[in-house]
Amino acid sequence: MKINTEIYLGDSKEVLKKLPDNSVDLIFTSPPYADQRKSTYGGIHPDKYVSWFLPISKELLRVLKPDGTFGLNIKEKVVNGERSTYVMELIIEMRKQGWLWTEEFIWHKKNCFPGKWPNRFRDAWERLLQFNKDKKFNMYQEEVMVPMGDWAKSRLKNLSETDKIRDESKVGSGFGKNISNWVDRDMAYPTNVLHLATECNNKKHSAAFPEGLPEWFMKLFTKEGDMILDPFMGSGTTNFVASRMKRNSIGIEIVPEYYEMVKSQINPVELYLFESEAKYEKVKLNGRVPIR
Amino acid sequence: MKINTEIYLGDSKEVLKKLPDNSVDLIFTSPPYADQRKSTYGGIHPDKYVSWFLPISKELLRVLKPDGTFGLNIKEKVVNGERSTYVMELIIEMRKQGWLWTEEFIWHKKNCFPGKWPNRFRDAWERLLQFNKDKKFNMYQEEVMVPMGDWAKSRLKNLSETDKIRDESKVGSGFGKNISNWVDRDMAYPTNVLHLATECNNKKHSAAFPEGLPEWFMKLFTKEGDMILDPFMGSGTTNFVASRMKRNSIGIEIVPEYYEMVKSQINPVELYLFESEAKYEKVKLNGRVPIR
DNA sequence: GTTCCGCATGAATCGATAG
DNA sequence: ACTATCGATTCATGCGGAA
Repeated sequence: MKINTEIYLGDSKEVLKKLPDNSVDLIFTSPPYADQRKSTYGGIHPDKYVSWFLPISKELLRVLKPDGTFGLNIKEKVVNGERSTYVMELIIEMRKQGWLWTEEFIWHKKNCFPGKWPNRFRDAWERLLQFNKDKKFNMYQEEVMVPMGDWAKSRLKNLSETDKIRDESKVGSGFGKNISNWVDRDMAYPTNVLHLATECNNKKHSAAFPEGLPEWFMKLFTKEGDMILDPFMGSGTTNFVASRMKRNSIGIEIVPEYYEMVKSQINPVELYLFESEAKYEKVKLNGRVPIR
Repeated sequence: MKINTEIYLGDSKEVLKKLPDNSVDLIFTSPPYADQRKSTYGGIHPDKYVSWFLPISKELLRVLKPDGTFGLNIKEKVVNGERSTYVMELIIEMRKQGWLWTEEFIWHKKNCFPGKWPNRFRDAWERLLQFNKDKKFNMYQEEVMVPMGDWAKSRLKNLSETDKIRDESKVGSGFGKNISNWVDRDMAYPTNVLHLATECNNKKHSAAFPEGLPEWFMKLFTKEGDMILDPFMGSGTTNFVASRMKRNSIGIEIVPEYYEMVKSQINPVELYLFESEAKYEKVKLNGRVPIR
């Protein structure tokens, strides 16, 4: 299996025009958040955020396949003691463009930034907006099932006997059905609230989101060999995760420093041999973690 | 201490006009959700939700004290496979009325309704929108502090070094602070994500929210003897909790059956004797729980 | 090789100070 | 008056060194 990772330096609004219609299975990104400070990288003023984003989302609508999904990680800032409304406005305007606002997942940041203020608590969540082109879209729910809670533990105690029997039958039949039954016993479908800690270990490049975030969306909305796009690549988290999970991906970044950094670390073409998949994947992962 | 609980039968839009300006410390409510089926109780069509709500929120703005808070529990329904945008539109329109949208808390429903759909997961969260009249409002953060995590344990052992340094720096500025800092060691301020299970004990009347929800807001935004308003009383949860916590309250309900039910259970005037407060409160609570 | 503990750090926010 | 910068505040997490 050949996996391509293609990255571009430039403004998404322009670069996206090069991509063909209906060619992407999943768009996952975290755009630069609105910022009052104009000098900062990516600092778009809250008042101009929607008009800045709409031309890009229009192109994204074009390149996304009809059964694809657009996952948008975003959270409004506090301005003058009030939450800004640009995310609300963005949702409303994107619907006018033709997007369907299917769902809003919540990313609960277990280790949010500390602080104390007289009139507000710490902000421990961000939005994960799911947009679609069509009511029918690909969704592989089984891929993101989670282990059951305490219920599973009490079950596991009594399993020792049953366990072996099922194991034998699994081996005996050699078919997947038993396995899936097995899995279903201990696994449950998740809700629309994701509990993930932000990554705070990496000194060199602080990713906007932990790898678990794009990983969860990729599992849920794509399969191996699919095409994933991140129009605001940043430190390349989406693309690295895509490569690791055997998905083709495209990344676009406007800041040369970020672009060069990702370019020096990414492998444009990865060959995954069918027989040594697991091993190869592990080696790649181990080799890459310390770099970032 | 005398605590009054006043309930009205009628349409909030009209009944609210009887209340004086700047007389309420906290408004907490969960309005009837939008519903396509018009026959349902409180079923307001999604398209008309905002225009239905705005005249009411205008009155709420009038009756709220300048340093008061409006807490709104709401969540948009799925219509035709898409999340409706009436909550977004409502926030934008309420700001035009003069409301400040201070914060959006998330109520994470730990035990959300079970179910499985091909294109979406279970909905495990609701919005808790905080609106204010003024940037300055009453907030009693200490009242809702929560025990610290494991971190506190390891910290208590090594208090010697860092804490002495911090102490010295603070001794210079003031006295009372030191004590409160020491006491607070075990407690931390919460975040804007609330983890509460929905109540599933009461079969007779399913409240829209668990008692913990209004309780948390009352602790945070009011003190004993304050005035609390719920313009969509429903089964009266807000008012019962207010009474138990020694807050005056007003409830408005348009459905006679609900009104009568609450009327039969609530005590319009409760006398809390200063010296036997705790005991008296406990008795009242015990007597009421089984009824609802 | 485990387990334990110390430590840096993270899409933050407010209020005061400075231009 | 209005905007930009800075310091103070504060806690869950996971890594790395130590026992």
